Amino acid sequence: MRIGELAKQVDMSTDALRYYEQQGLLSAPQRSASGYRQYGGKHMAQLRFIRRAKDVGFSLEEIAELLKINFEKAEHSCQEVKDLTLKKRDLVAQRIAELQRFHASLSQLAEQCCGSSAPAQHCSILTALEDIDGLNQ
Amino acid sequence: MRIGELAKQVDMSTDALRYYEQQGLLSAPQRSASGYRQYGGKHMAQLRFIRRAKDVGFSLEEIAELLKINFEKAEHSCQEVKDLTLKKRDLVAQRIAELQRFHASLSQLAEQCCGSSAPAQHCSILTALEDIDGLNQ
DNA sequence: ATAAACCTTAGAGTTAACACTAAGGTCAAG
DNA sequence: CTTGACCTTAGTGTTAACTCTAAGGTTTAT
Ligand SMILES: [Zn+2]
Ligand SMILES: [Zn+2]
Ligand SMILES: [Zn+2]
Ligand SMILES: [Zn+2]
Repeated sequence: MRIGELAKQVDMSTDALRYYEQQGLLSAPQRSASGYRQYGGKHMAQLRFIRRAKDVGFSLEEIAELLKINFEKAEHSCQEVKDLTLKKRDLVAQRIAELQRFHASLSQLAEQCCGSSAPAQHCSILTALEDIDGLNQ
Repeated sequence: MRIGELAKQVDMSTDALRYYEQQGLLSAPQRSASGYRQYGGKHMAQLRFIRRAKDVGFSLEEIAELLKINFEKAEHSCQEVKDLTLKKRDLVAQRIAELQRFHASLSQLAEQCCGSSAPAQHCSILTALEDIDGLNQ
C-alpha cells in the first residue's frame, strides 16, 4: 500500500503520515525500488492507535511515549501508563477550570449589557474593562 | 515614565509593552530627545484594560477590537460589544465541552487500569488504544 | 508515448504571544 | 569619567501539529 492509499484508509493527510514517521510515531516502512513507501497492516494499526490516543486528548509527544511503552510492554508497568493517563487528566481538568472562569466572567459581562443598537458610550462591558472595580469584588 | 517603570507598575515585561504597541494595542507614546518612550496615565489605563480583557479570556486580536470600539464609543453599539462577548463565550463553551469529553475518556481509561507495578502486557489502557472496541460503544 | 495522478525531499509558512539576543546609545551616581 | 542600569532596533527562537511549495521522479492508463 502506498502512502496515498493508507492516508485515505485512515482519513489522514499524506503530509501527516510523513510527519508522524519523522517524529517517531509511525514506523519507517520498506521502500520500493523507486523509493516509494510501502505500508502494511502494522502501520494501519499504529495509525489507529494514534487516532484513538488523539481522540482522548493526548499530544503527539505523549502518544510517542505510549507507543513506545506499547512496543516494549514487558519493560513497563501498568502504573506507568496509568500515571501518564492521570497526569493528562489533571492537566485537562486544570484547563477546564480556567476556561470555566472565563465562561463565568463572559456570561456575567454579557448579562449586564443591554445589547441595544444605541451608541456604546454607556456600555457596561467596556466600563467593566476600564474600571478597577468593574469585575469581581 | 519610561518603559521599565511602567512595566513594573503593571507587572508586564518591557517586551510585552513594545509588542502591544507594535500590534496596535498600546498607543505609541512620545519620545524623549534620545528616543526613549515616555508614558503617562493614559497608557497605564490602556494596559489595565488589556489585562482585564485577558483575564476574562479575550485574545489580543479581540482586545484590539474592543479597544478600538472603546476609543470610538459613539460609532459603535452595545450590540456589537455584546456580540463579541457572547461569541467568545460560546467558543469557550465549545472548548470546554471538548475538554470534558477528553476528561471523561481519560477517567474511564484510568479507572479500568490496575495501576500495579507489574509488566504492562495486560494493561487495559493500551488495549483500549489498540483495539477498535476499546473505547465508547 | 504521453498525460494524469502519484510519489520523493527539503525547506518555508501557519498561529499566539511573547522571550531572547546582539550591538549599540543614554543616564545617574560616585 | 567610568561603571552599571537602562534604553533602542531588528531579528531570531519558542511550541504544536501540521500544511504548503518547489522541483523533480514514477506509474498507470489510454
Ligand atoms: Zn447598552
Ligand atoms: Zn453594553
Ligand atoms: Zn494492570
Ligand atoms: Zn494498565
